[in-house]
Amino acid sequence: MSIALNRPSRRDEIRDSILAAVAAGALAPGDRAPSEHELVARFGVSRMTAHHALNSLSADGYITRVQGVGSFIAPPRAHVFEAKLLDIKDEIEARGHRHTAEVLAHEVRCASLPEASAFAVAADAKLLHAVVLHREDGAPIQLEDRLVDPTAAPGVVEVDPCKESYFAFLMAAFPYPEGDCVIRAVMPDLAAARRLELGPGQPCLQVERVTRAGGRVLTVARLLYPAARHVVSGAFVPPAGHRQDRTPPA
Amino acid sequence: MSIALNRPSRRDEIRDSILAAVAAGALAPGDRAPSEHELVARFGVSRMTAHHALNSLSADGYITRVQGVGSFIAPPRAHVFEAKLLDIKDEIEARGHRHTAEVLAHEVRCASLPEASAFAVAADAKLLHAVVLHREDGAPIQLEDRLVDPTAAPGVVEVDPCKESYFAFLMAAFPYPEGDCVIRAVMPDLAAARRLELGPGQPCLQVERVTRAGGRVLTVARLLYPAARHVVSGAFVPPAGHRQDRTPPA
DNA sequence: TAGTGGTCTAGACCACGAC
DNA sequence: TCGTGGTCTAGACCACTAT
Repeated sequence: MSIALNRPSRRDEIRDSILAAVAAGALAPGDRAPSEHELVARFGVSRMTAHHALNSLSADGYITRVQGVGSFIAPPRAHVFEAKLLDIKDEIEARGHRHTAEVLAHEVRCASLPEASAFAVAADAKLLHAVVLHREDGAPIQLEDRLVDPTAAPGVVEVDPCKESYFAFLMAAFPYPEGDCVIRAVMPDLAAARRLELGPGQPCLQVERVTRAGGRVLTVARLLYPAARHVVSGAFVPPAGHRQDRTPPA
Repeated sequence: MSIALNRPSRRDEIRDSILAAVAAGALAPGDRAPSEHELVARFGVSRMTAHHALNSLSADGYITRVQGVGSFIAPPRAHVFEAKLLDIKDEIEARGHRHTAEVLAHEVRCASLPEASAFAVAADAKLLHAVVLHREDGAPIQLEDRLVDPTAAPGVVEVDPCKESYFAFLMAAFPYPEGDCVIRAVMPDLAAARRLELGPGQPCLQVERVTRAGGRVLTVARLLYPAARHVVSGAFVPPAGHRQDRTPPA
């Protein structure tokens, strides 16, 4: 939370004293952290300040707070890997390359039974199915196979993926989506390998996503990347100093 | 932040009013959000309460706050994919299967030049190099190729990876590490394919990690999984309600 | 200078859990 | 009942930005 580090605040002073105790082993996972009252007495601050200090430690995952019980040093955390999943077009252009797209399929059709179940729609509901091949300076880099529920995302049928990607369109309409994601290594089938201009024995990285917003399934996408041309990279968390890299106003 | 939802707090009331305005399109990304002063007047709360409301929106990534300027609706975010990276042993045992490990290499040797550079140590520094094959109910599932700086992680040379994984040992010693991670699809080389009992043409998912703690590089690991037997799965963000699933005290 | 957010105080009432 | 954390008030001073 604290970005400006010119003069350490009382809150950060308290925070750091507890983190130091953890680093030094004086406080081990599961141990009871000082209570707000204790910190008030020890540091001569108001309770709000002590509260803030403990709360920020809690937000960063260092302690667990339980009303009526106390604060406790959190157990060691599994590594949480965070990766930004960007629009393929932005990603390519950020590298200074040229993005082109080719629509290989585009139809509105009835959902199959598993699709209807994934989208939680009626069995005779219509879904947009699109297959788009994305190229970076001419070289195939992503084969996008996507289903969208047109009633959840009005206007999606009119989108021209060569001009605006489905990803960008959906992000504009639903700025804060959520969903699930699975990454795996696969051998492409013959048709996909041909599309991606891959020789035999060339694997792919496959990213599958289900995107939800407002309680509805918006889209299910299967993105296939030639292994040699794409990786998923990210960091695992610095528990302190989360989410501070927001961009400034427009 | 708010876990108990029995009675909505004033803070959440303010929060929700802004989120509702965003959802309704009354506030678009880049727009100025109500100032603390404005919220004080509109909701009849103290400034601290308005401050908390805006701060929690900021922590969840919905708004950006700039001192001396104001609060602004954040631009739509790239999807942030979060995956928990677990100890392979825990993962296997969570599935109710049996984990076994076989040490294929274990030596303390001088760092190569690129290794010394990755670890930021002297060129003649010693590193522990270990190769461990992990099996799930007998089937190879992970080939772990790991370098550790034994001066950064004392005791690591004595670890028996068949009993305690390096991951678990390092997590115990450094509960809150950070690092980088890259996931890709690869074809294993012949030796790795043999170790993993893979036929020709069988791809692998490869996870590479650099783990740091206390400003030092602890370990560099390359984990190779048969594609058919492992995926990386996770969710992308629910911006609200972060990190609330801490486990209770010991 | 005026408006913004960052921090802090010294109280208060409440909900919850343990005893 | 007592101690815990959750929330809130009505002020205050400060740092920063824009004008």
